[in-house]
Amino acid sequence: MRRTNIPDAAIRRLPVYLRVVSELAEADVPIISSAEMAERTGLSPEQIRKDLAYFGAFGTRGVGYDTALLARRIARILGLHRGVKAALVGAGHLGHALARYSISQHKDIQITAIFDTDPEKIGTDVMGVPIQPVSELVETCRAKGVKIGIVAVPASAAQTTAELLKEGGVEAILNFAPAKLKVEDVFVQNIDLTIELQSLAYYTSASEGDPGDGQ
Amino acid sequence: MRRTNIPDAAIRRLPVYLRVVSELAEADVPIISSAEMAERTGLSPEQIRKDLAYFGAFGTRGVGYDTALLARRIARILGLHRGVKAALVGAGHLGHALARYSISQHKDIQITAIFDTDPEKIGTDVMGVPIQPVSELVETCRAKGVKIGIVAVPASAAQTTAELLKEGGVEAILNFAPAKLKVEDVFVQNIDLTIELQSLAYYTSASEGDPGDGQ
DNA sequence: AGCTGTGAATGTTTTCACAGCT
DNA sequence: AGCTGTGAAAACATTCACAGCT
Repeated sequence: MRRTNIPDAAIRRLPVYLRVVSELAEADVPIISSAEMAERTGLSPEQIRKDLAYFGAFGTRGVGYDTALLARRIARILGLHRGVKAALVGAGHLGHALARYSISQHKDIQITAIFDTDPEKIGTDVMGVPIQPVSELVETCRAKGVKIGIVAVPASAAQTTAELLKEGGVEAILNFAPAKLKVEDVFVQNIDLTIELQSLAYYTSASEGDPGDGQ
Repeated sequence: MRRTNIPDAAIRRLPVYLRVVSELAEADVPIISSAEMAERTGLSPEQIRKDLAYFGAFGTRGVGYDTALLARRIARILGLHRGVKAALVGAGHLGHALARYSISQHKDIQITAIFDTDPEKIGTDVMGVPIQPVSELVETCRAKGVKIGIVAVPASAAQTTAELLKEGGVEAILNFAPAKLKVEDVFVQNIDLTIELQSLAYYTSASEGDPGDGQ
């Protein structure tokens, strides 16, 4: 359905715009120009206008964008107006932190279930959301209509976890495990701390001195 | 120095290749073809060959790539052979989890300092790395030669933190705070959980039903 | 006068296709 | 025979420049 001619890169910028206009609407600033949004996001005004124009003409020429209206429109484009349900798998240190953050911040994306294999953890909860055994994953996700899965398990368990999530009806996965997930018809986004840190190293003077020779 | 014609996207894939060939070298698999690497990474063989070719001819025609050699070469390109030092700012739940993970996993990128403002936390440690007050950040980073900063503070403190890191000699920042950092001559990479989750929502059926109308 | 919306131009990244070693 | 290395082509994304509303 989605697969149109809209750049993926543009989709990934929509939440940035949403944050900016939401804050402004909250602060009773009724209008913002693309130039000012550019200032606040570090992007170019043309790019912002183009991104928004993919979805329709939301602004007023000579004036700018209505912050409250634009916030509602972007939320709708992303499907956030319905309240998207997410499940976390893996309640280790990272999973725990992600869950805490996510439960407290987002109303639009709700973590409604958490799963782990550790018997010690099962029965406990994270900010009111109980930790359930992975054996209940498929059934629970189906019953609750979970659409997004967050994978924060060790690499060795990641593929199995992804397959369970798919079986549970999940359509998109945010994967923190350092492993390539192969699941058809599920959109996978990877966040890999090791990869981020290692590629950052390239941009420091640590990577200056060149080859010299093989060794 | 770095600013050549090498795609940023290629740099970000190098750590993926590094992981694959390191694992293979470890498992005493001496040679791998670009086709097999493609299989393991989900990328195309041509892209892998092209990415590697930016830095020289590492493979042998008709054969493939020597895993151990390629691992050393990539590590060298990224500057990892010298052991890059990183500092974490913000030892909240997320920062704590990141530090634990990073300290245990990486030998090549070492978290050698952690800073926080909370007096309760100062004096405690994360896996042997002491938590210091932010007032000591600049001096400590300079003294230790820290090149990478990890920002895991609230959005309101992010900009100040980034400026301190720059003053401390940091050249690249991994920013987990939902805020745009403006620091000249410092390479900034953002990881924003909210943005990732919200853009994922677009790829689920939650975002199916279209506009209908403004409201 | 001002700021959006957008075709056209430019720049960047990926894919193709094949020559070149081993 | 097989797999790398690489110009050339294609696809994709960004920036330019200006027409079009308000």
